[in-house]
Amino acid sequence: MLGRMPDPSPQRPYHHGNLRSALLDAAERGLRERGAGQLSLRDLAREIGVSHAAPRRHFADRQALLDALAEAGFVRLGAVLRAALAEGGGERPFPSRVRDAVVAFAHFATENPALCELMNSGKHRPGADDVARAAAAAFGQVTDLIREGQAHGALQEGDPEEVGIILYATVQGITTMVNSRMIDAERLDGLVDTAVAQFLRGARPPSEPSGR
Amino acid sequence: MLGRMPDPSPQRPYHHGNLRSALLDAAERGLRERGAGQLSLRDLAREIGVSHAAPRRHFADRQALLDALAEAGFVRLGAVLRAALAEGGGERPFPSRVRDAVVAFAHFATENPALCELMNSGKHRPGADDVARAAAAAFGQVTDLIREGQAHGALQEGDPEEVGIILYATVQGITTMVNSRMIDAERLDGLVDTAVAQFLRGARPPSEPSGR
DNA sequence: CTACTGTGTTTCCAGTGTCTACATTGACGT
DNA sequence: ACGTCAATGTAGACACTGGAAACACAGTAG
Repeated sequence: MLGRMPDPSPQRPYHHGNLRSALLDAAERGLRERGAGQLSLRDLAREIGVSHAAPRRHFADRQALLDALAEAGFVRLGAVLRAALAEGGGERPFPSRVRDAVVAFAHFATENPALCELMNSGKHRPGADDVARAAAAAFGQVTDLIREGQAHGALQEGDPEEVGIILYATVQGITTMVNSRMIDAERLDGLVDTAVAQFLRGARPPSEPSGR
Repeated sequence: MLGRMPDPSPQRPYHHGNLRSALLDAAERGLRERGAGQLSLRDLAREIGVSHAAPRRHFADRQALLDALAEAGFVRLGAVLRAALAEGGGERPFPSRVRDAVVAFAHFATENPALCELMNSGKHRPGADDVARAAAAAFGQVTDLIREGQAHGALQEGDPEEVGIILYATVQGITTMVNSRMIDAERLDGLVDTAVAQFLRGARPPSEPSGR
């Protein structure tokens, strides 16, 4: 039972080298495996093999760590959206592009429930503009998509940000309900499909010569 | 204002009488004022004037208390929706009824951010069917509304629960974004309006003689 | 060589959730 | 009237947490 010791070999350098990212990595794993509530700074320190006060040099606060996780989550979400939208070149029909982005978002959210809960949490610490910035960056993808749809005549005119918020919020809401087990996970794909369909029908220009 | 004291007179009966609801009340206040994270069983016990282990008789767990709060939240939400839908008799036009319900929901959510975060939290403790039941009851109001719309020909046919989920999720998502300060609170009403408008346009029967 | 700065360590403290043993009730059957 | 019993509240202990302060160890610039 000596395996718990803090690395009996004195080989470990006094300075870890990049504790900060090691902390973020470990925290992200712990977040996925046990949820944000069970995330303890001391646990992370133990797992990495540093003293319990070491993390404090990199995160002033437990909340600061959580905020950093949320920020990283938004960055990843932004990348996921970008990838989904880039795929297949820029020349797929608009509805397909919307669908791709939404499906990618929905899967990201249901595969990282605790992370999303963190991202949507109301209580980031006061000066957390990093989180806000990262969120805005990810969100910009949606706004751009809407703008594109409007430019191509696939959507009505209107504040593209407002329309984007509604689309984003719908997916966010559906995945939240799935993640909170309020609705069954198997319904996700069906729900997303009809949500996209309704969105497109509700947001397209009125009574164009409908035959297409 | 002598009610705040821990009752120095030894008159306080050994048994509080209804500690459980006193705890829920205090917890709800604390939730609103300081968020779920800062909610401590010992604090509540102190505030009420009982020993620190007393709450354990009524809530096995801290999480059990939080679950009970979430459950109560869903009950209140259900009442809010019911009231919004009952108002003005059953004979207002369908779009107005939808709008009323949605606005009521949105306001409830933005006025009780911490509560809603709890309600949408993924991690209720394993055997928390009470929460699920309360949520289903509140949610039933929405499903009923959709069903009504379909019966009156104001909405397409289709699984009313699925359509209801989408509507509910949209509002839930918007308010979450407002509560997390991702978007400004002032945009709420505008967003809700266009969300409802888009929902109705996207979900109504196709190409009825449109002139109305 | 020295001072300084960035990181990690140790030691301490208050506070928390949870557990266990015990005390105080009121209700109920006899 | 009385003993029993379940419900409820109390007291104390434990392990753990986040946070603060003082200190130790390097690399680096002067």
